[in-house]
Amino acid sequence: MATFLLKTEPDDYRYADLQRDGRTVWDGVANATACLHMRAAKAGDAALIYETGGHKRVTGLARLVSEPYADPERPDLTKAGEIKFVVFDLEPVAEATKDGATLAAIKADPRFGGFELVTQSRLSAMPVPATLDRALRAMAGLPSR
DNA sequence: GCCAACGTTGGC
DNA sequence: GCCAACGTTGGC
Repeated sequence: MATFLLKTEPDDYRYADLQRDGRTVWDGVANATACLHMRAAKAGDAALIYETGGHKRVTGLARLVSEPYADPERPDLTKAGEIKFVVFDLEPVAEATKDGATLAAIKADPRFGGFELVTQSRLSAMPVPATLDRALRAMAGLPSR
């Protein structure tokens, strides 16, 4: 069971919106590397929701309730004929009970030195190694599973 | 295939 | 609001 970190702009869609909706299609990711990461996800995987802008922290935990699939709104193919834009469906699991998983705290913690959130600017979807997953959940006050 | 120009993201 | 970091586009 893998965990991914998904960025969202709070003006666009927040964890609170996911709680309100109960389920959503996680779309809008256009970056090739981010889409590649998303394609590696599987139904049942966990997703840490990270809000950019004025928040810059993990605000909640969600779960994939579908496999990745082609975005019906953007049925583009790559030159190799593969699906270019991938989406999946999410359901909320738990809201963060602590605001400790901030970007500042992540940057200050040497355990996250190689984490793509820090090393790869603008990447909006990335896998979270198990050790970092545990650390982030502890910092955000999220259930460990 | 190279690379300059341009657009976007997202922290500050 | 600024701009660094990056991806994409298009002329050649």
